[in-house]
Amino acid sequence: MPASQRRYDPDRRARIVRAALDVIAERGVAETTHRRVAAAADVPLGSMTYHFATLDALLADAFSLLADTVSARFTERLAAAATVDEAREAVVDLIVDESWATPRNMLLSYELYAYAARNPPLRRVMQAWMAQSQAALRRHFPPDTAKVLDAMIEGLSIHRSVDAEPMARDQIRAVVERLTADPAGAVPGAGQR
Amino acid sequence: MPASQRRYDPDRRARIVRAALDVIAERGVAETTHRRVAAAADVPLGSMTYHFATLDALLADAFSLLADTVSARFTERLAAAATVDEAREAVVDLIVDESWATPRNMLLSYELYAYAARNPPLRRVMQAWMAQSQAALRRHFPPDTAKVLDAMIEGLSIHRSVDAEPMARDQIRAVVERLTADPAGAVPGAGQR
DNA sequence: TCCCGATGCGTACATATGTACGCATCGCCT
DNA sequence: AGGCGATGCGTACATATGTACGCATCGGGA
Repeated sequence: MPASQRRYDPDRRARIVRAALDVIAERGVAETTHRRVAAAADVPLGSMTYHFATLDALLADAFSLLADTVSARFTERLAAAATVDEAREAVVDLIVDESWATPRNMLLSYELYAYAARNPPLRRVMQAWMAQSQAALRRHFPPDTAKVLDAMIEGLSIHRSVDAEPMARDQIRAVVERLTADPAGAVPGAGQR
Repeated sequence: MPASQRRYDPDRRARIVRAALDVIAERGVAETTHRRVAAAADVPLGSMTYHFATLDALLADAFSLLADTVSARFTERLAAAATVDEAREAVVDLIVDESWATPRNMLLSYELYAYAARNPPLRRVMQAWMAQSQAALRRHFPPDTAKVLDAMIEGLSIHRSVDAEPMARDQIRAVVERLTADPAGAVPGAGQR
């Protein structure tokens, strides 16, 4: 009787990738090792090198999964908005709501930023992520505004995760309104000079 | 004749800390080791454990130095502004100019974010950094605006460092003006509704 | 049904790493 | 002037890590 059964385990590969994200979230890239991920995914060490040529390859897959997942959620939330006002509210939600700017997601994003800064393929993943976000915003706002909003979401989310006393929802809504108000519309020439 | 002279080397400790930042910038926290920092600072390995109880202690000192340095520069640039218009221009500079949002600084910031997320003392360092930035902004803008501006600087800087085609200076100035325009002041009722 | 390639599993091994330690040497305080 | 504590320096060592490898086993296509 063998100490451990051989398992039939399709989608083991996917499970390893998810486990990698867990380990990164809990320990950081610096302490993410084959053995820790293997333990988290409940697979033997040998399985790591079988499914992934190198540790960096695994990290790349993990971060790509992160980008896809979070990006999809972002797009979904914005697609649910029918009017511009609803879109504005969606943006506020994305910043304030606990469902997107999760501590875990913020943490993973930081790790990704640091990692991608030195890794061209991952850099492209980040760029694609940004492009996707802006595309989602462009469904409701003009291109320039979309870019600005995207950056604002980024900045406010980060500060929210660090600041001891984060801004109130109302303040954030006010900011979003300021950034999305149509300058050419209501009062021509007002904001200029 | 000994292979290497014993050196008189005050401020060796400070040099090690600076070298640590160099290594982090070049290799990332994940690949920052005693030996690499020692080589970068041109000191023997034994010197590391003499000056720093642990590798984490060294990293903490390095990141604190980063925060102090960058924060001072930020404050300095803003203090140079005499009028609100000049302050606005300073903010634009901080985002666009190559002197603050250096690739190196951005990179180091990412590493810090990731590291601080799991390290309470460093977290406090980050909070102090943020507080300092906002205090500098409050010299020219009301508190709420200062917070928003700070977040906007963060977001735009990051996106600038990732985006293949970053926003033009004029666009950024327009954003800053939008965020800092006094709604109650110049053109009553203009920006509302 | 059969078999072969894909997948599972354990282990080995060279290397890099954090940290401790012992001794040498010199600046600085009295 | 003297000595002592701080600082410099080399090295040792246990451990963790990335990766390779060999064999076992099973599922699914021919």
